Amino acid sequence: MENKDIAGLLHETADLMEVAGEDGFRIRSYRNAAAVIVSYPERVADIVCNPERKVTEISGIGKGLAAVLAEICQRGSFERRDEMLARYPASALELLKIQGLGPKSIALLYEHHGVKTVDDLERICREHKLRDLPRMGAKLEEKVLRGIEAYRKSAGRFLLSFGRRVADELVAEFLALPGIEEAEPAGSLRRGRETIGDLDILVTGPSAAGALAHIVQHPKTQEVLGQGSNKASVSFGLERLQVDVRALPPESFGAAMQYFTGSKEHNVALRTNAIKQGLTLNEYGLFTIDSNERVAGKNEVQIYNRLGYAWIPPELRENSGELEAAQAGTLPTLVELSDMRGDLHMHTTATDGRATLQEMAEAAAALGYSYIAITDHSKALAMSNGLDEHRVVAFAREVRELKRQGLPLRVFSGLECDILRDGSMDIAEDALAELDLVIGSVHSYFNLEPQEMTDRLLRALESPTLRVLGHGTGRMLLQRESYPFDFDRVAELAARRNIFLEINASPERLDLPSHLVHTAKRKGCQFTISTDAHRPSHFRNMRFGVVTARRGWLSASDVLNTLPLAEFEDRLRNRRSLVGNC
DNA sequence: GCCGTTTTCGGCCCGACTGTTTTCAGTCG
Repeated sequence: MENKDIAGLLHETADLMEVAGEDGFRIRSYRNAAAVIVSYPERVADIVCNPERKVTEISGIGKGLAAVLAEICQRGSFERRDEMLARYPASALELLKIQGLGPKSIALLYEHHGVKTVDDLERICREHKLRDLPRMGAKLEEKVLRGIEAYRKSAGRFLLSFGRRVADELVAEFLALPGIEEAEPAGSLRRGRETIGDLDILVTGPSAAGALAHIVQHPKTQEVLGQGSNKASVSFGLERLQVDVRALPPESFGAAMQYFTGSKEHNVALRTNAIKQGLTLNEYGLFTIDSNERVAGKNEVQIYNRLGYAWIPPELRENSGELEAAQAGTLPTLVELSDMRGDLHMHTTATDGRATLQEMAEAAAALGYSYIAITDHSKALAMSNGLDEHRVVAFAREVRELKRQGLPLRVFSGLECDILRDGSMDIAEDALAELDLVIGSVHSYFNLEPQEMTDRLLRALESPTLRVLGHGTGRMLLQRESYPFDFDRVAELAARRNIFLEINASPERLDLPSHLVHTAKRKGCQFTISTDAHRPSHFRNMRFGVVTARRGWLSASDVLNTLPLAEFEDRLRNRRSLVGNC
């Protein structure tokens, strides 16, 4: 069993224990162990099985959890989990995902009304039975119904990062099979959409059909939804992601990649244009209508070029102007992961991060970065031990002194400062002025009226020290919608004041959303792309931020942290435009 | 549950909001 799976069992049990009202500290131990295990560099199952090793050598695992891990590795579950599942249905876990409802309410609803599923819950709310329970009323019924609606909207979709992980795993397996020459994910994953509904993988080679047999027999395949000679469709993994694998002849591979990458709107526009030129485009190739002669198909470049377009990067294929630009030769050169020179948003053990400044610096240097900014939380986020003025000033001084001691890369002092309800900064301006980089972020009062939220953000942008607006919409993918505000006005002011808009690369956020990135770029805004890393492994999420930037039509010149160190530093000191033409 | 120790038990990030009550439990971050 992989670390991720073990962690999943611990998390799930912790959730059920919460519903059961068990001791909060014990639950925390389970969650903590899950977090440690999921990012542990070795397979924990191997340590458990090795008589010469002790799993208690992992911090956070004591005698109790060591026994739990041994049981998990032996039989795939453990006693307390079985006990919990006998007491509450597994479907109750789904209810925890609904905003406004916590473990106590779920336990009450189950005991009084037998609520096991989201459908049950909806019925109870509509029948006004929720208000019968202690401390619950009409307003909560409404809130829960809104929560259910938001949950349903996101159900059946998966984070891009999850899809990417599954795709990388399967593509590597396919390429290791004999007689397979190419294997690539298509669909919304290839376009870099923030969430995906399913996963399409295209394979080609003399034994491409071997990939179909492989996926059907895969140990993680839960159910075979369909299988033919060219396509297999399965429900994959505990998450039951639908994976479609298509085997193609080499001469059609490019056409199929084009066809299955979409988007649908992009393809419709492209095919319409093909017809005007006497051509027809399908997943097998580009053909003349008259004589059904294949004129392209082996690769995408041929197809686009034959139709009079420059090749269009998948991230832009949404029929939002990319075809016209490709025809006119005005497509932007999109930013690449390799353009990134630093990461400007991260946390350390000073607040809620899991690694020290030194550890983060070393990990960033190992990725080839030239600089980072450490941006811990400010005091309004009491839960994370946020910095107050005194600690901010001390931290700025500490970093200035560090500069002189050979760190593996340049470290800038920063802060992710809370934007308070009225738009003022959580930390006094004279303390903020000591820092190299101040990010302002909203972490509270998400449900203000749009006007009040807009005023709040506009006021924050007037701060003389603020340089970056962090995760601008506050959304959490598949969990929470962005807060409502007038984005255009905020972007216009940010552009005027040369305040960078962050593209937060955390896979749960991807905030700003790409369509707002595009809007903001057209208003003259400049950007940063940062991971909001809470541990070194999070640095790898930069790829998702870059993909989001690409979907927003950004070039390297639009992004502050593509600059070499000297220019970056100069830009930090002098508040002026990034490329001079904005 | 784990950890650390003033070694075997006490502490473990906690403040603010919401909706319900009428002093606070539950939820969120």
